[in-house]
Amino acid sequence: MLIEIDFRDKRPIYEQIVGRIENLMIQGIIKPGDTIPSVRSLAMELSINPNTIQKAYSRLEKDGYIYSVSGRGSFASNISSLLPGKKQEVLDKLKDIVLEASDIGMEKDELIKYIGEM
Amino acid sequence: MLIEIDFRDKRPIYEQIVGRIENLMIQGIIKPGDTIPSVRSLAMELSINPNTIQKAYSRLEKDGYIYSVSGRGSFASNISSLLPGKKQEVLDKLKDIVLEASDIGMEKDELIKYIGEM
Amino acid sequence: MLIEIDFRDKRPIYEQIVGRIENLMIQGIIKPGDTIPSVRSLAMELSINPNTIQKAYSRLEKDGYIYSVSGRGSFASNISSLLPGKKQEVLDKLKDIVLEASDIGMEKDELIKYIGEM
Amino acid sequence: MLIEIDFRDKRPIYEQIVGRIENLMIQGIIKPGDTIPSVRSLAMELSINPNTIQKAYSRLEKDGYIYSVSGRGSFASNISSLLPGKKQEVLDKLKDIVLEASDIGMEKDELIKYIGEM
DNA sequence: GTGGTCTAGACCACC
DNA sequence: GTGGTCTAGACCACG
Repeated sequence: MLIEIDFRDKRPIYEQIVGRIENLMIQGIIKPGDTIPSVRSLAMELSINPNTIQKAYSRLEKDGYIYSVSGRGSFASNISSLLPGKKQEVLDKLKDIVLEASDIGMEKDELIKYIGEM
Repeated sequence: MLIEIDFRDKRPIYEQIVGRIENLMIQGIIKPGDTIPSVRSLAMELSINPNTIQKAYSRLEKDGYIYSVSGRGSFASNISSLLPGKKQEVLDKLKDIVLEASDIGMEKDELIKYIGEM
Repeated sequence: MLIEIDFRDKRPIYEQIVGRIENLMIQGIIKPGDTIPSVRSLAMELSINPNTIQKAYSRLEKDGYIYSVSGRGSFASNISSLLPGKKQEVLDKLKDIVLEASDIGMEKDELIKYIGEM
Repeated sequence: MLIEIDFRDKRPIYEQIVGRIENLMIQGIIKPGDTIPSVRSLAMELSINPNTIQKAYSRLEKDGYIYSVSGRGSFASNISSLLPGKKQEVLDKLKDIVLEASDIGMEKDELIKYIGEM
């Protein structure tokens, strides 16, 4: 099972699915053109209401990760053009962390050292 | 106004207040022993339901940031003992970011460089 | 009633609502900061299921037209930054029309004349 | 391949085929009297359900673009009488665009200039 | 079979 | 009261 739900996770189910599929695509496990599980089949597999899957897929389509064709299924898009935006998002989050660290008296060096040792 | 609410922020209001007061204490703007605004006065000032302020204060008290003396008000605790935990929290978040960055093909070096140039 | 549904319209209801509110904001009838009708009240007014309204609002929020705050309501955002994108969309559609016209032997001049006489 | 299907296109497949054949006829690539590929052969060529092709051809026949002779196949009609209607359709769409542009503050001049520079 | 829309009804956290 | 999520069940067009 490539996609799993963690019911203890505070994030809504549909968001977990969105994140999981985004990750699978970013990591190249799902490749452009690959078919994504059908709404109903994934709903069955995860024991979840089809509407919830539909919501996730709808979000993924709007964000450009997949494209859905009525009567045929859902397919992975080429996401190479989305990566720069993703990178910027990560850098923005990193910036927030550094500022937060600074508030509690942690120097940049300490953070850099921590990253280096991971 | 030391404390402000951003209604666009997706975090609940009480959580924004908790975070803001924690920050003010961490930065030393509010010092141990200082009085914290009363529930009612802060509620008035921010045009917010007193229940919301009460919820924030309860959380702050539970987490050890403030202590309340019934009939007297709320006061800032000495938070020096809480800092190590905070530091660990920040490092954990940092770890998440690094992993997320790795997923989209960003190397540690790129992140370290970004921090250094901030 | 600023918002109305045309059940003969082929577009789904939620899309009609999205388009209508976008228009009201673009025309300045709804101004930045204005409150948008609550999900439930609009659902009642239009005799439509709240989920459908929710879907419309969710789309509007994702597109940057409104922001919603749980427990408070939905509010109009400042959309000035969205207009350039909208303009480009219109020009793209216009381009398609011109090409289509060209296919059936209509010259640009004919189209320009038509616009001028509107 | 004169006829191709874009599965990313939100229009149903049969509608894409209708549009494509109409275009080929309007552009004179398919001339009055020319034979149209048989339902089965086109279905094979496009790897598509014959029912879908049949639906497209029915539509084309209804609209007067082609005529079918049972046992012989389908043939292109003379469409000169359909062109005025097509022109009006294009003008109607153009009108919609101009109105939409007006909503977001674009003047006719801007549109006319854009067309002129295409 | 597929995706997409809609309804009805429920529950939650927040205010 | 508010927005947000989820379920259950239905209907539709398309293939």
